[in-house]
Amino acid sequence: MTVRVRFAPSPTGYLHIGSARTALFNYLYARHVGGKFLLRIEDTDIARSSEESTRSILDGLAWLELDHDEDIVFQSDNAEKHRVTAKKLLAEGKAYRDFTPRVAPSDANVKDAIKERARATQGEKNMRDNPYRELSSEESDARAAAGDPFAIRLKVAETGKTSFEDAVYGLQERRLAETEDLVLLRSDGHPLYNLAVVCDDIEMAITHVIRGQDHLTNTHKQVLIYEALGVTPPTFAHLPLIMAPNKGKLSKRKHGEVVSMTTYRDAGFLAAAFRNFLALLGWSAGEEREIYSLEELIEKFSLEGIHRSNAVFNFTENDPCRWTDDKAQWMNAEYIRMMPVAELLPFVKTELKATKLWREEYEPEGRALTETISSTADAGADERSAGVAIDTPEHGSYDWFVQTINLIRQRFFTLRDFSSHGRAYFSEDYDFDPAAIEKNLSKFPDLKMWLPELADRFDAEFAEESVSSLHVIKGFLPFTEENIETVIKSFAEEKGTKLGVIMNGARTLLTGVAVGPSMLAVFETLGKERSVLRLRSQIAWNS
RNA sequence: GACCGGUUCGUCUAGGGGUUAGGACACCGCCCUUUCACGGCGGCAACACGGGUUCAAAUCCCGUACCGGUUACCA
Repeated sequence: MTVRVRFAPSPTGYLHIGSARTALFNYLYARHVGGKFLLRIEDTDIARSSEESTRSILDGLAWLELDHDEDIVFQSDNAEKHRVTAKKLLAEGKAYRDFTPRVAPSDANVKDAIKERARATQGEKNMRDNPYRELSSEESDARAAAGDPFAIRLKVAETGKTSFEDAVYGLQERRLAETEDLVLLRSDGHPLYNLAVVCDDIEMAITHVIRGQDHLTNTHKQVLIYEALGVTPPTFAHLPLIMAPNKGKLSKRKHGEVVSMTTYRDAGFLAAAFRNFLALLGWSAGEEREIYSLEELIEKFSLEGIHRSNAVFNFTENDPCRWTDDKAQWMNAEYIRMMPVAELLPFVKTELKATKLWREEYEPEGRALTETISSTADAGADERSAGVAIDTPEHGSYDWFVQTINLIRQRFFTLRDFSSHGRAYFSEDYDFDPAAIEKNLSKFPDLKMWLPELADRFDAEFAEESVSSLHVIKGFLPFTEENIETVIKSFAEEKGTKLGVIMNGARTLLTGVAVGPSMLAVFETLGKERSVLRLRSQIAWNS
C-alpha cells in the first residue's frame, strides 16, 4: 500500500511557522517513502475561514516549494457526506440524538471559559450522564419528526479504553471515562471537526496522519469514530510543538509577523534555508551537521528522528538584529554565501528588479543566469580569490554581474542586502552610513584633498576601461587589484599616512558603508571610471 | 482540577548503562586584515530535583517540581 499523507490547515490566517513545519514533515515523509503528499483545506468553520487565508497558506507552501499531489480537497465540499455518515451511525445505534438546547459559546475567551468550567467539575464529571443517551429510538424519532432540534453525539462505551501506537510518542492509552460523547453533527446540521477529519481521511485513503501533538486527545476521539465506522485507523505521528521564547504558546495574535511564512519570504530569506532551519526544529538525523539540501532531507527523514519535546523558536521583540531566531538568520546567510552562485543569481535578480536596480545587460539574450559561469564563481569561493585571477570583465556585463554578486555575498545575510548594503555596486544613487563617515572620513580631514588627488593618480596611471589588458597602451596599466595596490601604496607613502586611512576613506566614499570585501576588489569591481568619479565626489562630506 | 506528554549548555540538538557529556547558533578572546557582518583558532556554558536498581545511571524504575497540550454543538 502506498503511503498517503496530508497537510490539513484551517484557513483562519496566514501559514505560520508551526503549520509550515507540519507541512514540511508530511512532505518529507511522503517523498522519502515515495508516497503522496495531499492538501486539504479544513474550512468547515465558515465564520472563521476565509479565501484570503487559503490563498495566503497556498502562497506560503508555494514559497517553501512543498508541492502537493492530486487536487486540493476543500472539506466544506464534503459536508453532505459527513452528514450521511453521522446519520448512518445514528441509525446503527452507535450515535444518539441530543435534544439539549444549544448554548451559544461566549464570544471572548472561549478557551478560558472552557478551562474554568472543566476545573469547576473537578474532574468528577460523569461523561455518560447525558439524559438523551438512553432515549428510546421511538421517542427520539418522534421528537425529531416533531421538529425538535438535536445534535448527534457518538455513543461512547462506558468502560474500556482507546489506544493507538503513536510513531513518535509510543503507545497512547486513554480510559473511555475521560472521553465525552462527542458531538458529530451540530443541531444546525453542521458536521464537526473530528467527524469531518475522519471521514475525509478515510475518503482520501490517508495512511499516516502527521500533525501537532495538540491533537493528541483529538486522536483518541477519532479512533472511536474509526471504530464505530469499522475502519482501521491510520498510523499517527504527533509532532512536538514550537514554542515562543518564554516557552509559552507561539500565536499569530500575540507574536504577529514573526511567525508568518510571508514575513520570511519578504525579508529576503531563501526558501531552501528556511526549510533547512524548520526541518531541524523537532527533528534530527542524529548527525553533527546542520546544512541539508532538500534532497538530503528527503533521503534522511524518518519518523524515528522526530523529538518528543517542544522546541523554542527564539527571537527578541524590539531588537532589529534579533527579530527572528539567530540560527535561522545564520542559516540564511550560510546559504547565501555557500550555495552555487548560479542558483543564487535568479533570486538576486528578483530582488534587484523589485528595487529598480536591475539592468538587462546583466542577463543578455541567450544567456540564462543559471548558466555555469567562470571558475572564480564556484560555490563558496573565498573572497580572497573571488576578484582576482581572471581579466576584469566589462563593467555592467554578465560576467561582471556574476563576479560582483560572488564578491559581495560573503557578508550578506538576506537577499535584501543586495539592494541595500550592496546598492552602490548597482547604482550611483546610494546612501552614506553616518557612522561610516564619522569613522572613516570626518576623522581624517586630509582625505577631502587626498581622495580626489588619488582619482587624478588613477587617471594618470591606469588605462581606460575600454582598453583590454591585451592592448594596454604603453605606460597605462590595467585596473587590476595588483596594480591598484601598488599605486595606492606609494600614494599613501607620499602622504605619510597609513594605508588603512586611504582604504577606509575610499571604501566609505565608494560604497557608502564601512564594511565590505577587500577594498582592492571593490575598486576593481567598480572599475576605474566609477572609482575615479566617486573619489572626486564630495557628496559624502556634505551629507 | 482531571487526563496526556515533556525536561542535556541561553537556544537548536548528539548521546539511550562505563564519554574529558559531542556539534551548531549566540556570546567572549586571539589570529588574518585596509574595514568588517568573511575566514581560522580557542574559550564560556548543560544532563530539573529526590529516591531506588546496578560494580557502574545523563541513560532503567518510582516520586516531586516545573513546563506544555487537551478538556466546545472551534479547528
